[in-house]
Amino acid sequence: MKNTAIAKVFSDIADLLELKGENTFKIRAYQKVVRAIEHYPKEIKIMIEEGEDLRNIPGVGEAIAKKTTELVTTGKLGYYENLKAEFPEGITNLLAIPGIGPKTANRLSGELGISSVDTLEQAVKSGQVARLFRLGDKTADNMLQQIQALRRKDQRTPIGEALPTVEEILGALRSIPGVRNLTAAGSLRRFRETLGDIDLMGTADNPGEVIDAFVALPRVGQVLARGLTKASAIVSGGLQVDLRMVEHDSFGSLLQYFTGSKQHNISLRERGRRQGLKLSEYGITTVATDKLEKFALEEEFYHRLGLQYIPPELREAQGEVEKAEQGTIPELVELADIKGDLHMHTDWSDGHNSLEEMALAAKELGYQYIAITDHSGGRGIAHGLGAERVREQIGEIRALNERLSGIRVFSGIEVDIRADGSLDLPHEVLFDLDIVIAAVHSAMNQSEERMTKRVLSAIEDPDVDIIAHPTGRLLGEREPVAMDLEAIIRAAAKNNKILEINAMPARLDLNDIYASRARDLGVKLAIETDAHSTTHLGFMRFGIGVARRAWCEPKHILNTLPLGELLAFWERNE
DNA sequence: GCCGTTTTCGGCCCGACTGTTTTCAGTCG
Repeated sequence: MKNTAIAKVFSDIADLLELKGENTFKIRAYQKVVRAIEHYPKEIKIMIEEGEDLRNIPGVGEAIAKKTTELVTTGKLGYYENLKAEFPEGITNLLAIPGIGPKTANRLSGELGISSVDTLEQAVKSGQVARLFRLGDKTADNMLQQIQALRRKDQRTPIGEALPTVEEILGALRSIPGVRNLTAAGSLRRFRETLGDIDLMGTADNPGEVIDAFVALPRVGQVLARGLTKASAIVSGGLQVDLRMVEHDSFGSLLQYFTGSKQHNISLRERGRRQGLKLSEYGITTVATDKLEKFALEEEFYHRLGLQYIPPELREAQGEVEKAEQGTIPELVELADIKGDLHMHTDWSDGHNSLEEMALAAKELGYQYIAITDHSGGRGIAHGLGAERVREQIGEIRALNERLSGIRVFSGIEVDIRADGSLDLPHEVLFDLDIVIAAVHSAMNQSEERMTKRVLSAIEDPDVDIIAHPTGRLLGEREPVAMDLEAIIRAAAKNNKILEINAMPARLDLNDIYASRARDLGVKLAIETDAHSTTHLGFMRFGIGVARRAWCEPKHILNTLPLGELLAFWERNE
């Protein structure tokens, strides 16, 4: 049982306890543990197998540890089953409708016998809901709106789709005279891989003008709300963007508040409370004197609490507050640390640019090296290269290196891991290449056991250096393949193999959680764009975002090494 | 149900909005 499945059970329990009207602090304990488990880098199943104390997970105490063990070892949880039996099936679906909380859901169920979204819709339309005490026409009408919104609501937007649009909007608004600050907050700033809506925040001498300019942008479609300091609109692509203009002197605490995460802010406030401080979006109030301090800079807000500044990507309540207290927040990897890109395609296979064009574009980015890793072609995928053309390309790259200065081009391949775990090119060919990246591109529906064995055999193959996009997922399109990633990561550690953080916005694979686990186990990671054109080389920053969320420093990332050290690293690894 | 730089018991984040009310409950982020 995966951590996400365990988290789902506890999330359900929290909902049911809410309906039951249980102690709110007990409910909060369950809600808190859901977030902790979702983000926890180690599989709980493994922890149990190894006899590790589950109470090492923040928010897990004796009771939840016991329940988790029962759930994982037997596949069932008696407490959960009993709780479910107390309520009509499906009633928790009502809680998914914004505006309906436990009290309302209970009354809808108790007084009208409603336990599904569909029956609720009928009851609203027939006027039954509006006649309930303390509900009314407006409340009922809101429910209907929310039900309809929920039905047409798309999934969360991948960050790769949202970021360019947001940057365009920010760029346009920053050019307005009098604008002093303007930045994205929320999950975009924390670099989550998918986003609900977008929060922008700024300060300006003339906030009204900025609001006016925002709603008039060509990208902006339907305007949902528009006030003196706040506007809400739908931009092209269907994304909701909120712009909030605030006072200069409290920008820091407001940005901190709106960046979240919610759980991170709760951790900070709990800590503040112990120090006799009350934290809010307006600043920090000393409880004893009721004096409010405002913060123009976010850094000052953290420092006032006796904490190191915490980068937004780490604000997920995963121990970052304690680390900041001790002054041990790591220096996270940055785009400027990247010295090269080791996974890209050219027009020899399915890329759009030539060898030379890719090399020159990389040089332009300030890189010291790249690896050309076109597809192998045994199965005919993507005009892949057979043995003959690989040798031909090695020759071309040798000639290119003689012609170019300031960038070193490695010959490589993205070799297919066949369904049986064998590689698509023979050892004699792979041996002659500088770098071999192995990846699964076919038979993605294999059983977890077969898929795991298949990838393990590639990891154990001495010719292979890197495993590319290990889970094969495509955000919003294809689920990760069934595979025992813990075993993969351990095998990579044992065999000194590198795992890729694929920076293509649709992939981001490994994701932050598995990348973090790999880092924990001492596996080196490579952030690679998998570029199929020169412009794709710019995807690097998305991989950086994932690596930062995984608490990676430059030393954890292979391609932060300068050319000389990279060569020495390969040498040692041969 | 969790947790501890006052505590192993007694606390537990903070503020705003909405709709329905005449002072507030429920919900949200």
